[in-house]
Amino acid sequence: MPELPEVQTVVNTLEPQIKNKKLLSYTTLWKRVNYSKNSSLLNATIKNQAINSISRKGKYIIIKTNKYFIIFHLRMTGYLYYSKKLIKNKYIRCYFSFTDSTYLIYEDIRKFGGFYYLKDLTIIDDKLGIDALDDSLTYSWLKTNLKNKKRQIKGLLLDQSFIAGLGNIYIDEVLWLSQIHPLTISNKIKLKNIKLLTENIKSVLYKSIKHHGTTIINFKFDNMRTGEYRNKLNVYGRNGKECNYCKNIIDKAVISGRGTYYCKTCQHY
DNA sequence: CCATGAACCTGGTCGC
DNA sequence: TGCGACCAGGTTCATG
Repeated sequence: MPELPEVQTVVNTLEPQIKNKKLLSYTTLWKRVNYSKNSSLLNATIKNQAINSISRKGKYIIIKTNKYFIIFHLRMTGYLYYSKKLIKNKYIRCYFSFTDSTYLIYEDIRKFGGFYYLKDLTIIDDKLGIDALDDSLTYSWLKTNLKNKKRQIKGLLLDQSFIAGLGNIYIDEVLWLSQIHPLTISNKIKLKNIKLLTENIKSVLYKSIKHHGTTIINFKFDNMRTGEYRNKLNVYGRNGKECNYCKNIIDKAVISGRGTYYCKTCQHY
């Protein structure tokens, strides 16, 4: 579910709740939630580690302690939250206990998400390209990097090793705003549209963060709160409805293996 | 290098 | 009410 704005919302929520807390133990109810498969190391070393910081890169949540990094990915249905009580719920896959008897709980209906428990960040640094909100993602960077590839723009933007953070919803929104058809080959995109694309990536993501992300079905943060950016969507999920700009009907097609929403009148090659 | 489809999972919705 | 088919904010792997 979560793309950059949803992940940032989770980070913003957790930061004041868990920063400086001291960990006591780790409990797993679904073993494969630990991607690095080192739960015995984790159990042996977790006690008394303090949470130093919590941040984000791409769609990863980075919890830094004084000794290790706990690097979460929520995939489609992950829900990471702080709780003063240990609730009972069949979707809880693991939880971390703090020394003050409060908890960092991870739920995940589909079991796709999980975390790495590692000494450094190389595992994600190797996978991820430039962060979508990084200041160095500029018009000239995008121009250069779109021109030297020949890939469908939708698939390219889904590729986290190119730009990290965008996902299915925001890509469709950003391409609509930038009047680019999702099948356009990257090196054919007009400079005017690359300019728009640069600006719209930033503005859509910032605006969504301001609205706590987008909840379509499962996205939740904090205490069951949902994102309100859904009301701002122009194309995602709006197939069969009128385009907010030209009033023609929004189309849906499978592109790069994902349901893709676009206006064939407003978006061209 | 690139596109595509399957796999990893569970649940909700729609049509019959 | 029941059942099957299809769909879902993601990533990774195999195949052509």
